[in-house]
Amino acid sequence: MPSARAAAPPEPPLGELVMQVARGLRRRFAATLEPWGVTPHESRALRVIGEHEPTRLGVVAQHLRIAPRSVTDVVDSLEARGFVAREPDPSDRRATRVALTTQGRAVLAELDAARRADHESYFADLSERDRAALARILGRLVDDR
Amino acid sequence: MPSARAAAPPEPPLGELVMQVARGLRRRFAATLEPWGVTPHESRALRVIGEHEPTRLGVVAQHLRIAPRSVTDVVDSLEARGFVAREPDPSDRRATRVALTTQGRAVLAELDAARRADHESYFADLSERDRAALARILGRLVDDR
DNA sequence: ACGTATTAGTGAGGTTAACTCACAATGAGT
DNA sequence: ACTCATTGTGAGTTAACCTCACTAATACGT
Repeated sequence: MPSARAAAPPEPPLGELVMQVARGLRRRFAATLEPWGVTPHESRALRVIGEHEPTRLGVVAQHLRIAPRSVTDVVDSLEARGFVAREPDPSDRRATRVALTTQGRAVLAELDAARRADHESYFADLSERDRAALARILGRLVDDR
Repeated sequence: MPSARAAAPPEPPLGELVMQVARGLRRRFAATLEPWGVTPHESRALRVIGEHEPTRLGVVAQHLRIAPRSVTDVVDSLEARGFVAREPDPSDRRATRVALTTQGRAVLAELDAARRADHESYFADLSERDRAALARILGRLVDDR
């Protein structure tokens, strides 16, 4: 970088921006979920399970992009609350499947609604077009890695 | 949009996307920084300090959007590595200022370069226009809250 | 000038969401 | 039949936050 850097063009680091927004989201998201006694992490897991149930823990790990061991923990707490249930995988006795309970299904629906409203307000200042652009761009990033 | 929702375009939840990207970033970022023995958190703090030095811990907290107490920790570890130094604030004997050391300045420059390269590759699939749009949109979100 | 409230930073201790490593039970391939 | 891989979990660790309580210092009202 020989010269041309003097004026220090803002060059806002994309990654930092993402992290900052993520932190803001995490915070208000947690607040929104509080009435249900569910953390954002748990809500994410619940949603993944809802989309794939009944499914193996390992599959949940892949979708959440976390280590298999970490799924054990989050499923533990969801099961303790009665939102999901473990059951042996009939086709492989090593494996365990998780599925939503009736209560879990109900909670998931409520959380979905709450989340939608929450995002609505968080991203409210953005134009419809910006929101679409954001979804499209981030979606591409997520798909790839 | 009164109707037109029937076909249920997945409507990928923006917040979740942000979180997912953030997690991906955190991971590869940590890997990139490993050679320096610096965590992403520390690198962020180092950068904030670099931008405002010499500055009070409380100010750093505001910029990092974390609790003042948490700044103590991260400054502790940066100071232990010799990247920053605490000094009494001459205008208020309650306060402490932090500033980069020579070594800290050097490391910060290296990290900046590494980060830039890392983002370059993470966001490489995006067009120049998409990157600009992403920066603009996220920037608006960050400014507001 | 004096007493009270406020502010800056930190010690102590807790929480969350991740991680690795080791292991038992099971399944799959030769 | 033996070896090797895979599934989930116990045990223990880490990073990055948090709150609460405290000290030292400043600012403010009378």
